[in-house]
Amino acid sequence: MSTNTTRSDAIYASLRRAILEQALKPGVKLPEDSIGDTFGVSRTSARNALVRLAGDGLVEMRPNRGAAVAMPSFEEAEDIFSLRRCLEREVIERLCKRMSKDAIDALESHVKEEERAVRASSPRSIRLAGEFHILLAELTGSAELTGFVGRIVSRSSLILARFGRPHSAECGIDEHRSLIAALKAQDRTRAVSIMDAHLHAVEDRANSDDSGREPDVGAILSRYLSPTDQ
Amino acid sequence: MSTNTTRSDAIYASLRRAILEQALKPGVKLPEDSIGDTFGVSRTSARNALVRLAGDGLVEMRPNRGAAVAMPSFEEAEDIFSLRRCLEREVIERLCKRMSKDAIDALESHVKEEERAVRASSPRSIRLAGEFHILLAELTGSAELTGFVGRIVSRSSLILARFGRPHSAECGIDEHRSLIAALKAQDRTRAVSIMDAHLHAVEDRANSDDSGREPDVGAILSRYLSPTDQ
DNA sequence: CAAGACAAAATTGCATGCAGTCTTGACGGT
DNA sequence: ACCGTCAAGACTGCATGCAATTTTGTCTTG
Repeated sequence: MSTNTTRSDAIYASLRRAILEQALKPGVKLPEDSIGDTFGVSRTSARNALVRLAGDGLVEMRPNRGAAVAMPSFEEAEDIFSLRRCLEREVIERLCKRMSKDAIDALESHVKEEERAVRASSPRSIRLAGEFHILLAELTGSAELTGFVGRIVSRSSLILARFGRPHSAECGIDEHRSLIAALKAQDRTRAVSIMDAHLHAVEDRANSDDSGREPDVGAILSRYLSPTDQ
Repeated sequence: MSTNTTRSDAIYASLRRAILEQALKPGVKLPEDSIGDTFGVSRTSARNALVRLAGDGLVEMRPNRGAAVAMPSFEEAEDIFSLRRCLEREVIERLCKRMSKDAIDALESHVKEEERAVRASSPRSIRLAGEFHILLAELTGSAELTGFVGRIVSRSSLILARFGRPHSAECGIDEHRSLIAALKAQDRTRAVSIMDAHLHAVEDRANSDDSGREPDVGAILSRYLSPTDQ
């Protein structure tokens, strides 16, 4: 049995990981042949991966102008987090109805892994924090819900990469723990309110630093119009 | 100023429309070079479009086995409609908060167009019925919510194409009208309940005919194992 | 010296060719 | 007549080449 996974699959996965772990920051250009060169494949495979990432909203492709890591605007950020709260509330409410022992085990072991990554200052920690939320969605058993949560969590990561202060943990692990506790107790209202608070905390972390808040160079430089330095 | 729209964009749009209008039914194979031939382009462009449609969940691509219009299973169908109710409830609740005159005009003119298409027995009616829901999402002003609703409405259309009885209108236009009335009155609970009932009605229309309910040929033929005809 | 025109470089959009994989139908052994 | 083997066909995965478009740097001109 051979690979069953094509080369563009590999590139897609690698690029995606690199973006989610903030190794590729929003706005970074992704020319087809550089990518092809670095991965040792042709532009065709690189392009295929880019198209898929564009479908995920992780990269933006403008005709004849190339691809770049997506740069969600501040307005998009608010929009995304608003919808994310809606989706994750649905996740929590579904989970509260029936929470299996295995599910709790999976969540607790995931949090342990998060903790390990944080202690090791591994870039994996950034991605794992998002994947905690995806794991929650998976445990509902709904593939659709999982897919949507995955999409929106990815885009949230992009927002944190763009607006958040660097090297800040994405999600508070303690909040993840207390959420698990509420789920274990099947305390619906408490679980929902913890999740809401958690997501608001994540969103605030994004707003805390507006260094990259301006969408384009023109807007950034508008503050430097005068030749005098303040 | 030239087109600014590439060839694969055109193919993507055409295929998408064909699928949503049920001209291409679930399961139909989509070989790259047939598509390229019929559109007068190369496999490259056709492939690009197929990859994007796969990202939308409208076609399924299996490595080395080609692409085909997606065939959601019965379980997926339930999953999709369940999430759709969640998303559209959010749409309605957001819309009830503030409903502009222009928004109502847009909805009413859309329904009129639906009616025209139905009277003309145009295949457009199928697509327009779905686009009513997308228009509702657009009116919330949330691009993210609109994108998600668009995705899930598309997949719902696929389900109706697969399981629904042929030539049935996808959505009751009357239900669309009464929904508009409830929105105009900003009657939140009534609007939500109309939407819920409407979506259940659509879902029931899917279940009404289980001719295509079996997922694969093996399962279909399991009823024909005995050589005697009943 | 500033501003517009223009040419060269960079990069994408697309077509085509080749190799590898899967499917299907035929062939030979039992 | 049946079953396993295998070879031909169909189709995809991928690389490469070419034309078109955008960008950038240079040059001429007022």
